[in-house]
Amino acid sequence: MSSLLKIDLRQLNTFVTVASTGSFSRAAEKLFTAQPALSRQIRLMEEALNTEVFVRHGRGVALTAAGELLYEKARAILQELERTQASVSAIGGEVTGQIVLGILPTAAPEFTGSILAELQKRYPQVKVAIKSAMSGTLQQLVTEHRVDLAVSYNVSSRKYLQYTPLIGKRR
Amino acid sequence: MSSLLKIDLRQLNTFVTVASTGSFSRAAEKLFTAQPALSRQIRLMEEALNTEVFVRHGRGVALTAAGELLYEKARAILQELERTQASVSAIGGEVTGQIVLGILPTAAPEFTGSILAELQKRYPQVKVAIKSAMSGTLQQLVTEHRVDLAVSYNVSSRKYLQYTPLIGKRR
DNA sequence: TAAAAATACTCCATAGGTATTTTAT
DNA sequence: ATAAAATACCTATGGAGTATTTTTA
Repeated sequence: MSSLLKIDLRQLNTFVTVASTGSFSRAAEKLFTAQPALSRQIRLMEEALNTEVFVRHGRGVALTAAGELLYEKARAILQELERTQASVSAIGGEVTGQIVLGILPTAAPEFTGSILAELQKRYPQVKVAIKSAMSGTLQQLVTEHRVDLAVSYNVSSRKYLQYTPLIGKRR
Repeated sequence: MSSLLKIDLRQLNTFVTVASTGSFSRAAEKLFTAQPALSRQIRLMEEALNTEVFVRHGRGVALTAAGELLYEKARAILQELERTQASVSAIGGEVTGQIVLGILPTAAPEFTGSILAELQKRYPQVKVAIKSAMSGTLQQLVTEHRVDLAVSYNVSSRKYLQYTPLIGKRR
């Protein structure tokens, strides 16, 4: 995908505002900016598109045929982008994803019971899979990224793994 | 329409390229730019959205859940925008619109004949309406913008009209 | 003649580039 | 140990603002 983007979103937004107000000056007020800035933006956009989108007529502006088309499309694109931003931010605010948790067979009942239920209640977007195995195997699985984290005995303290003591002396 | 645009198109385009290549470095090559520039763009976008879109893992990057969503939407938006640009430029290249032409009843046959036909052949997008009236009336209609231009006798040389002699002495 | 847009010009913010450090496998 | 991303710093482009001129109804 080559970037043949001739216009940017500020230009597009400015264009829509000028078109809907019918005037650079009124659009400038709405956008809390100076009128020459908008003139410049639209001129640059018109040069980029090699197309005039407004007819200037001294008491404001009117859309050309090309401008009419751009107006319809631009509004839809801006709206879609705003919706997308909102959706993405919404997901980002939540905790989501899949976790594969390794645990010892002897510890399994604790997790499959209330702990996992509480986690699911708090973070419904998180999917947790349980892998039950012995300590050495679990640490190997974590190393291979087949398991995300494991609760195990500190068997061999592998070099590239990170350990957090849960019982016994805390650091 | 308030401008709640948190991201710009360069960021969006960079994001799509990084996501599709799975790497800032490879994306930098594709986009003919330096890798730190892309890191910066994506960081700014993530801050604007308050959402991480990539998980950095030292041998490239992977999309987060939010990133996956953004990727789908961003591609559609960029594609739509490119199509729009093309359409608008296409219209801009042509001569289009409606013209209301005022002419004298005595001159009408000339225009309704071959001249108008030739015009329509050359600029099929232009719609021409004919208003037939006497010189004084025509000039009044032009003043009121009910007619775009008129061929008439130079009756009164109204102040705010522009005249171009067609016969007699040229300026 | 009275608005609205365009132009000229200056200043500053920000984006990009180079060099380097940090991170993760 | 190596490849990739992040950071630091500098420079330069370009966008915004003020003042002014030009346009047009």
